[in-house]
Amino acid sequence: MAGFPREEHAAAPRLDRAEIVRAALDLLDRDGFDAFSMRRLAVELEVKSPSLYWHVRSKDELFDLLIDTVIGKCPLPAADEGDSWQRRLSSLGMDLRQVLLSHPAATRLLPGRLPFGPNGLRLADRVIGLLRRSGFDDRMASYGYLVLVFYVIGFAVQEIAFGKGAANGARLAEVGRYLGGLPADRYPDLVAVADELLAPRLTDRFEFGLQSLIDGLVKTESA
Amino acid sequence: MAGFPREEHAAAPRLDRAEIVRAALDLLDRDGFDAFSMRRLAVELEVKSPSLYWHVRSKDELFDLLIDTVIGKCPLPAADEGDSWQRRLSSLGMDLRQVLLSHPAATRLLPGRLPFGPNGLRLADRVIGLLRRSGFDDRMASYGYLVLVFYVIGFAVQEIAFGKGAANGARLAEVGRYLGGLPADRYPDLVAVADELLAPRLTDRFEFGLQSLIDGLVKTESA
DNA sequence: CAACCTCCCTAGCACTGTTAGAGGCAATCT
DNA sequence: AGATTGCCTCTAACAGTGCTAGGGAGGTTG
Repeated sequence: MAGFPREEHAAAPRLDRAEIVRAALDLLDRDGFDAFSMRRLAVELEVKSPSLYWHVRSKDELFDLLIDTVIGKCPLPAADEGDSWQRRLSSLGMDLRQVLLSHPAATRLLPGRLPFGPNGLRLADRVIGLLRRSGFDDRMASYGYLVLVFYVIGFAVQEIAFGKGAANGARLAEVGRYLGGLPADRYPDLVAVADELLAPRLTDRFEFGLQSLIDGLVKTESA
Repeated sequence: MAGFPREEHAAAPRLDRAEIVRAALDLLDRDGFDAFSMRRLAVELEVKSPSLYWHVRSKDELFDLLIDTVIGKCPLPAADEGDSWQRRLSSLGMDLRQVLLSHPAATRLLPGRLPFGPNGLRLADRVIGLLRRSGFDDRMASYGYLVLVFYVIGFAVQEIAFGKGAANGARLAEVGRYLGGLPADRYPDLVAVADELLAPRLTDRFEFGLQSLIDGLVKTESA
């Protein structure tokens, strides 16, 4: 009341690249991929949409920033702890999947892009370094990194399509009903295992594949 | 000249669901994902865009049809030939990848969707049947199918982002330049193996992962 | 004081997916 | 023969999109 114009709106909450990214991620998480637009984002930030373009070159660039931000939330593998490289790689895979699943709408932006923002590069560097320091040569280190990350990302993206990730149980149930109602004469084997297929065991499946890939790397060690 | 209105334009080349899908796929293959729109597609078909909506409920439904059409081009695994199930599964994986890579723009539609159109279901049925008839129980059969297909699709999608698939060498070269110009002090291990990473050996990497997954299935056999 | 830089604004372009509703055209019914 | 029906394409339009041009307020610097 004393008329201090200080805190009122002195340090005007000016827009900011980081602030935009934060709000965009919130909006995606809350309202989903289809509801996202630059204009809506502007409303969220109490700003008119063209202002965004001062801080961000384009929607596409913003999307790049978003996925790198999400990837940045994935804990990096410990540089050199007691654990074997197998275990560290396995943990990384599960962590990365978990991070992606916690931002399903943002993860949907990933296909078509490469996870090569600053955070993505740092992750790549760490994984490759881990493998090299565990005795793999350059070729196998790059194989390991690429196959592993491609697998994790690819799996997570499709899990999300399945309805996993958000409060998206509705989607999952819908898929279940769809698969359950298929004609058994046309898809006999599929229908026979339908229960297994849509069981909420995607995590098991993911880890099974992840372990197989790591075992594949192990095998090249002895060769 | 004899005034037969028959072949002139009697059986007017009316629009058709299949025709629309065909043209859409052509348009995607030729001009890429970003250039696609219902209006452009209409131009391609020498029709006004609202006409499309008589045959197709929405762009989204059309996209579903497109990916199922692409998947339909993948040869199904032989029902029961001399080959081992490992080899048949491996062939399927490579075939499916090849089909996806040959329609990169359409493949970009896949994330966010499930490959459960008629063709996708038939593929699932065959793969699951193959595994069951090779001695796997329902649970492992569904594991095998899902992990394998998720892997193939995920890998292909990201390969396409890398620039593979189309006459997209430009994109690939750009990625190469980007990775080559990274600061070695910040990403030492990455830069060290950069040559390996962007080498056009994605096929090797893919097959390495594919084989690892199949080996993982083999291991559960003896257990 | 003037010049600048930063940053948000209004206005608007070219485009999108999609719908409402009119109308042409062939086959069918009366 | 004429009327009716259903199929299919059209024109017109709506609400929304990403993005740009260019103006102008407010602080910082010469």
